[in-house]
Amino acid sequence: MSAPRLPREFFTRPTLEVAKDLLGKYLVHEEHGQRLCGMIVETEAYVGREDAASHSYGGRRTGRNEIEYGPGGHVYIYLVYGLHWQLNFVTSVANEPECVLIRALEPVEGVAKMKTYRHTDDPAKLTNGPGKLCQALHLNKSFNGYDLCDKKAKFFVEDRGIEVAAEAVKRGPRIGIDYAGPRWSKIDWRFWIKDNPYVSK
DNA sequence: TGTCCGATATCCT
DNA sequence: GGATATCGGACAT
Repeated sequence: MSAPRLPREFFTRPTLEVAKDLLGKYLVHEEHGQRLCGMIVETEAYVGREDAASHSYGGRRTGRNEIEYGPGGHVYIYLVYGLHWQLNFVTSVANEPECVLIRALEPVEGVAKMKTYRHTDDPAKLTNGPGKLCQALHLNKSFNGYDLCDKKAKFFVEDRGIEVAAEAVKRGPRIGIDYAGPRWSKIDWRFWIKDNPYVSK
């Protein structure tokens, strides 16, 4: 029943590789003994200093993004538009402030609970967006800085040995970052599983 | 202390 | 397809 958890070394690799390899892994939040779990089907890479769409562009370092400068395998979560949480995994190697945004999941365990958190019965709308999946797995600011690789972690990523075939991995431009200018809003740093119905639209 | 605005979701027409 | 909700971070004053 207990699949191996992703170790620190998984996260402390080049961010684009981590973003791609997270596809097909299982995100688990054990809450009061109940497992809320979904398979990762869509991610985006935010490559720190050089990336105008990143919070740490140009080495910007503030109270909010301080976590990005810490070790890999930790959670960076913050609020946008006053109401939506964005879940990221820090990949920082050698103090480079980089991370991967989790954009969509396929619900796997604890679906009934997710429905109550999301206030909907439609499984297709449960976790197909960055704000939605945080609401479904009951994630918020209290998880900022959380260590996914701690042995006792209640929130972590499982590897169930599923290999996503290379031809099933699609990539394209990231979403909602036109403000960063064409160079960064057009670069193909978003990854998703081809034809998966839970990828965001 | 004040102003500006966003790595979105939802409701409305 | 378009408007807008809603709030805290960032940065200027």
